[in-house]
Amino acid sequence: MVKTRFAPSPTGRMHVGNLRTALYSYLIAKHAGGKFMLRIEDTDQERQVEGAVDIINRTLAYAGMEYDEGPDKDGGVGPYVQSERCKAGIYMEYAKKLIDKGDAYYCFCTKERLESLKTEEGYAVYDKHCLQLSKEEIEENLRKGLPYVVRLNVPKEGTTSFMDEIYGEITVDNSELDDMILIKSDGFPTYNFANVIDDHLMGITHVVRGNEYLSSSPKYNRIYNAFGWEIPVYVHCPLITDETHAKLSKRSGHSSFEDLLDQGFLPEAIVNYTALLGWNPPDNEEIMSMQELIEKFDYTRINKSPAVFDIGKLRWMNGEYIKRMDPEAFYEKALPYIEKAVPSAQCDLHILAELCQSRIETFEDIADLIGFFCEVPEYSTDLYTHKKMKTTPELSLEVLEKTVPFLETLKDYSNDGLFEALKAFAAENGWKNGQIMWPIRTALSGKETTPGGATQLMEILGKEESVRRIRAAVDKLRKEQTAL
RNA sequence: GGCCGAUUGGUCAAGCGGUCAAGACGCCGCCCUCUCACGGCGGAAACAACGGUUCGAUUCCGUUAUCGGCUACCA
Repeated sequence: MVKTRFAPSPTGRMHVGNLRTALYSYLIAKHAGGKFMLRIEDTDQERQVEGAVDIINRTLAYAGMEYDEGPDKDGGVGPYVQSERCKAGIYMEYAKKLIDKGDAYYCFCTKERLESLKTEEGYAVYDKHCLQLSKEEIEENLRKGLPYVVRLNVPKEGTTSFMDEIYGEITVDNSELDDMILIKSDGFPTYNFANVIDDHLMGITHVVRGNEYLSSSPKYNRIYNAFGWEIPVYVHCPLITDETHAKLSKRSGHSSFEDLLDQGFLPEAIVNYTALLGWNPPDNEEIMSMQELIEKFDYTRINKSPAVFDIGKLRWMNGEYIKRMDPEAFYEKALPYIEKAVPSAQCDLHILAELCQSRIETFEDIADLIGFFCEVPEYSTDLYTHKKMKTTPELSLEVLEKTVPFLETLKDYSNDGLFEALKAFAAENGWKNGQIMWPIRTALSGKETTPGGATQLMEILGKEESVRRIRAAVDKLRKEQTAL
């Protein structure tokens, strides 16, 4: 039975790199019909952030990754929070086993001594000083209550290898491996140690993590081997960077799941997009639901090279998800944005929603799209110039002046009715369609582009408001042209 | 500095010794059209460099370059 885990440190919002690691972990488990687990790695007491565990839970829930076991869902191998496991003495117990076997040892070295071991460049490999201590000396030190750490005893000779599913076999000289610390002087285990112990105790079969752990992985095998435990399958994921190829930072704004949500992205689109950062299915399909991702996900197809997080493509994908939404669902979701964009709109907001659905990429685009329904923005009369429509501010003024009375007497203000009427009116006066439609649309909106055409806008705005706006445009044009 | 890894268009990415080197985003053009958007069609755009191996290298092996990671009592 495949079992994976997501093991974040509760240090703040979850950026997309973490999200993707969680996702791949989840997909590997679900693809194989296995279990997905959440474990909180809070062994660094200083980096804790209040509420971070809630963020993790919320993010996983929104993203659609429900865990089978975790802090709120006991599966029999808990607790699932490392600080709690530490209090239960789990890590020390296993550290002692290693000490008894000679694979680990107490180290009482002071910070100062460690410091003195460093080269000019600041690099150091521990010199195994405390390995020489006799049993009596150790007992004595412990009795005196001297602070200590527990270190892994790595031989100086030979090599250590490990196998990663993505990167292949990686071998390192043991001389490169430091005697890493297993238990810190505050009694907490290091990430390295707690991770191995817990993954084993909790029955994790596939270890999925970021590739920043790649070069420290050989050390892990030494721990597994010392215990005689079966080594899990390793799946290291490539890095995700920002557009400057720098590591995604928590501050860059667009990088955390919740920031993205705030910016009007749909969770499904975010998940879909991040899945594609470092992996793609053989059928070349890009839009995939969680269910499809589960079916298609094959971790052997994960890429080795780092990927740039392209917000532009995410926007496109979000637009695709929006277009595919059920109109009523879209309306519900868009309503708050629409109300904010046009607080005093008299028309049916369903119509505005309909206008938006095929034209936005994120919900934040709504404001800019339909804001003019509330009030015509300041605009330059240059907008009345359009080469293809064969119109100019001068002609527009003439057309609009003549059209106002016609519009005032017109009864039928439906889109179709208006279109037919205006078309006929234009023909009567020897104008092309564009020469009447373009000025009207501009007068109505003050914008170069609008959702919907001139007559559709009039239908929505209604007779009174439409005429009022066109009159205002006539005044504006007249004023400017007489000033010249 | 040492060690480990990565390197196909601007970006994501297929490819796994023989291809005119897929596809997607973005960009440009055309069509549709009362402006956009949607939709349709088309275009520009890439194998980091140099050496090998081979009848033949984007693909295999070296070297260099660039980028990244580790080298913490952080994860």
